[in-house]
Amino acid sequence: MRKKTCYIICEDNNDYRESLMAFLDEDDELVCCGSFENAENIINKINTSQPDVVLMDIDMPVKNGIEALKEIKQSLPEKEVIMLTVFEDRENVFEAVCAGASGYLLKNTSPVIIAESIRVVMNGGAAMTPVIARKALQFFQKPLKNNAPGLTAQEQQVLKLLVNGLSYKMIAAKIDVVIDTIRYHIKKIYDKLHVHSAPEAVAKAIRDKLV
Amino acid sequence: MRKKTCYIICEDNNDYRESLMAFLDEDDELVCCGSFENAENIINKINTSQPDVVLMDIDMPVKNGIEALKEIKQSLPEKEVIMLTVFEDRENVFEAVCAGASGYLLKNTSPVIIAESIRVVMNGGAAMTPVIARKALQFFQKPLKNNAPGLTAQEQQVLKLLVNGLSYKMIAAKIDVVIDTIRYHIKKIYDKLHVHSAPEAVAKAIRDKLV
DNA sequence: CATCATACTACATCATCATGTAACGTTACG
DNA sequence: CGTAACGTTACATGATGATGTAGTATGATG
Repeated sequence: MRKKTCYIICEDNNDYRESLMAFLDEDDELVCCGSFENAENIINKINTSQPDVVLMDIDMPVKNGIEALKEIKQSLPEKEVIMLTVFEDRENVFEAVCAGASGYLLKNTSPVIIAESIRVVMNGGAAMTPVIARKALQFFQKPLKNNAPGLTAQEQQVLKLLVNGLSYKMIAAKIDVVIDTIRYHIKKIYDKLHVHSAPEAVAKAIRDKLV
Repeated sequence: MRKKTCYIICEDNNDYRESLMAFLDEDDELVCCGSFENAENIINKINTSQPDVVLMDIDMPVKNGIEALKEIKQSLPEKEVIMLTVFEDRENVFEAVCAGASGYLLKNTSPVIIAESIRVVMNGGAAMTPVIARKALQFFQKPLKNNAPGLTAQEQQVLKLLVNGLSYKMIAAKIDVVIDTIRYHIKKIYDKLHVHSAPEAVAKAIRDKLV
């Protein structure tokens, strides 16, 4: 017989937790090895219950579910975590995905789908509803040509080289002009980016994907 | 009666294209308004056929499907594009998702799922298999605590402030030490990051997620 | 044609940075 | 208890950066 998949659930709503567990217990591939109403000392909880998958609520007393997720991925990165929450805002989805959640489901998701999602995650997939998936993907659909500050071609080139760590002198040599020309461009760049130093400019360029 | 969803398909394999169309035509919510064996002049094709959704192969003669996707998102960002391909490598998935694909399916996907995926996309969702979704998500799961260079707590603090654009003087004021102390820390940081200037350090810190 | 934006060069000046050397205190460790 | 790692301050010096002013040239725009 196939080895069962063990899961734990962290969820402060007793009714929801109990009813979900009751349903999942009907599935003969799944077995609950822990049920908690908060995520305190989540690492200890996992070490004692040894689950394959963690179902994690977000809004819980004492310890936020995303914080718990981060702790898990810090200490036990191989554990799969599926967020199970009422939130579907970009912030929470983004946080959870960045922190390494393998799934993100809403609580109104059918228990059938939740069971299926656990299987999906165990098979190396990610489990989320299409709408959540869309939100997740939107985060790294680069607004790529974010040339809002209206940098000219030369300025972009100079900024790029600056970001790559080149000094004025090196940039000048690279694009074959005098160093004063680089000063000129850099000043213009600073004005447009509203900064006053190279580190600021570099940080802004990278973060705003200007290069 | 509900308005039908119009789609076009760009796919160089005639057999696959024809058989998929034949199946999708059975679905009374879907109607094919264009069928092409390459993605040349994709904008023109779309303007004349006016689809809601584009099914796009990647490996096609003349014009790569991802290039076509980029053109579509550039000119007609509201059109939904679902990639339909044999490739499931990180590169292609990443490229497609970044370029704004609303879905990414493998050609061995059941036609039933493909039809369902079109509906999903029309309802504001993203359509992909769990395994593809996982690959997509992995791209922006930050390896967050990348403190490989072994920076001390103070050094991390100083680096963070430097990245935020503060001058030595400002950093010194912020953590209430003399400017020479900042010089000392910065030097250490440069040594550990193997850089020799603030812009380099900032770029490295952000890219390697040291802060 | 006049004007504007862009690009390049030059010169000047003060501020800031990069680097080295050196000394002192604290905490942790074998 | 000596040593090592870390944090702190100090001093010095040459290099680089930040900012301003100013002149020239070119292509585009109206």
